[in-house]
Amino acid sequence: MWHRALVPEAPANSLRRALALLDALASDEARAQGGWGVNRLSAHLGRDASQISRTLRVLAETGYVERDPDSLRYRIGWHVFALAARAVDKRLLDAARPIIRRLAGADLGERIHLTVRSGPDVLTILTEGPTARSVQAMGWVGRLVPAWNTASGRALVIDLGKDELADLLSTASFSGGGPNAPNDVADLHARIVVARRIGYVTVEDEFEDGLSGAAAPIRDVHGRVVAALNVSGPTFRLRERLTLAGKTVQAAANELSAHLGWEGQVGTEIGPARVVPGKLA
Amino acid sequence: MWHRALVPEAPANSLRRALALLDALASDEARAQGGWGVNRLSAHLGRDASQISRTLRVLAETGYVERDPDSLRYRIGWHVFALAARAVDKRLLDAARPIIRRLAGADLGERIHLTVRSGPDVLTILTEGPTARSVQAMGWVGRLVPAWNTASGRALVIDLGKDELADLLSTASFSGGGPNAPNDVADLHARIVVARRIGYVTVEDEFEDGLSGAAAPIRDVHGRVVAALNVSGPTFRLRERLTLAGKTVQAAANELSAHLGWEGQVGTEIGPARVVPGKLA
DNA sequence: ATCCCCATTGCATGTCCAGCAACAGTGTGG
DNA sequence: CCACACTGTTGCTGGACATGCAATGGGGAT
Repeated sequence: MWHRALVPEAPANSLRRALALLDALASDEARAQGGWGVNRLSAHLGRDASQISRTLRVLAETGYVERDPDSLRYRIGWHVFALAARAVDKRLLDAARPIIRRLAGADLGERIHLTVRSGPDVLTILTEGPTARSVQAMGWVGRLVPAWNTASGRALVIDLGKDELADLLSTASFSGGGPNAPNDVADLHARIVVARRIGYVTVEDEFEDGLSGAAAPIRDVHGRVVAALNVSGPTFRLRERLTLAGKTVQAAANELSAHLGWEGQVGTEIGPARVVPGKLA
Repeated sequence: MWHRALVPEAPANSLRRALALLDALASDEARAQGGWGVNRLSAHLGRDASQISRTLRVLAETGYVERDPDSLRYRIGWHVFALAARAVDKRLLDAARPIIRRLAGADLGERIHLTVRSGPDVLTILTEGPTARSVQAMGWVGRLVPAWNTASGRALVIDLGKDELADLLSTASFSGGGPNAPNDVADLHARIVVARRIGYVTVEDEFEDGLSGAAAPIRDVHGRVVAALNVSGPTFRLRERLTLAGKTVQAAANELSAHLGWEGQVGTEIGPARVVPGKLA
């Protein structure tokens, strides 16, 4: 009947405490100090050091944390990274499907694509139209289009500098697009700079005359662009609401980025507070 | 006094089981099936479904897993991604990216990996191929390969003595590699001694027949090996220039080590190196 | 309608987790 | 040199909580 000097708290749960340990190690403060030792953690979490020590041993054995043999401090282990990295592609598809469906349906009523970059080309990996339910066998998936004259492509290279762009598109010819297509790398880069500032891309008659679209980048934990969300349709139907379309796909893309752990401009803390996956941020 | 129908097993530990749950959800099989349900997991882990259900509830509340409301299946959650982002050393990653790109392109023209060690396994955290295909990269990052029959692995354990090696690989079976793979710890250690002398590792047909590679260790301020730089490609294309490849990755790895503050010399024993005033950025 | 498989919950049982105290190292200052 | 203030680990005991079984409630099939 020892004094419950430390958090009398509600029906706790040992698992929850162990997970809190991981969070503590992931905090900016802990990382800045090269990890935390047992006592520091025990103070932070308000529990006895003995149990922290024992719990950490298990976490270390399983690779969830690692220990610096000299300082005896613990850090988040690479095992966690491996877990996340292997799940990222599958996860993106799972999370994207309902969102794409929603956009293609009520929100925008135009065809929505999820794309990734393959060198200088854009590869569509998931698509949904307003009418065709779950019929994705329209030849859209797997289709390659150029990056330099499409909204998706521009979103996928939105972080690249002029030199990187030139390098990437060295084999591409700036010809064959629609009337508004960029003429060269400098032109393309100028448009990218604009897109970067507003956070999404809009194109009008660039890929093909009469075809317009908007796109926004999806980022992974490191902030790297791994995919893009894109709406595409005839100019006459889309022109008036191209800005709205851009903002809509941007919101959805941000939602997907959050699913991949990107914390972007949102708070840097990792806490239990979730980053609104529900409605547009 | 119920029948222990399910594994009477040794003194288990609820935390260990919960972590095993996460690992199971990250498995290729589980991911391919869009996550696993309670019963599937219970069968896989050999425990009662009730406890799986309860544990998953906690994991779901904390965001470590999340659930598809339709299929009721679980998959890795956003929280893991957030943790993973904080497990990586951003300094190393940022410094490595351009160097890896350079090596993969003009310098060597083969795929380059940045790897770290996670227990007896090697984890790829960054990769770049001669043709920039971000889709392919997704399959490499997060991948685990054994340390004992790969160039990266050998570079990552290059400082370990025979005893430490034996300890580390106690659970590994020296089988299943290519024709040139080491037969036992003594064999492996002998090869490591050679690599330590020349400062880099080369392997030919060890991990897989027809696959060769070279690797070199990256060290932090304290001289500890924290990562490895690795080039990998088909033996027929790499064999003739394996030494060149080794020296190339070694130079790049040393460059990265310098970024991390290492001032030592390959081969020289410990000793407080003089403080260098100018630090290259 | 019945059957089967799924996930969840109530409950009795005892495992094993919690906190305290003692112990073992290591670095610091007297 | 010892005392001291730190680290992190281990022995011990009581009881919180994880465990396995059985029962309940849903969905789909047939």
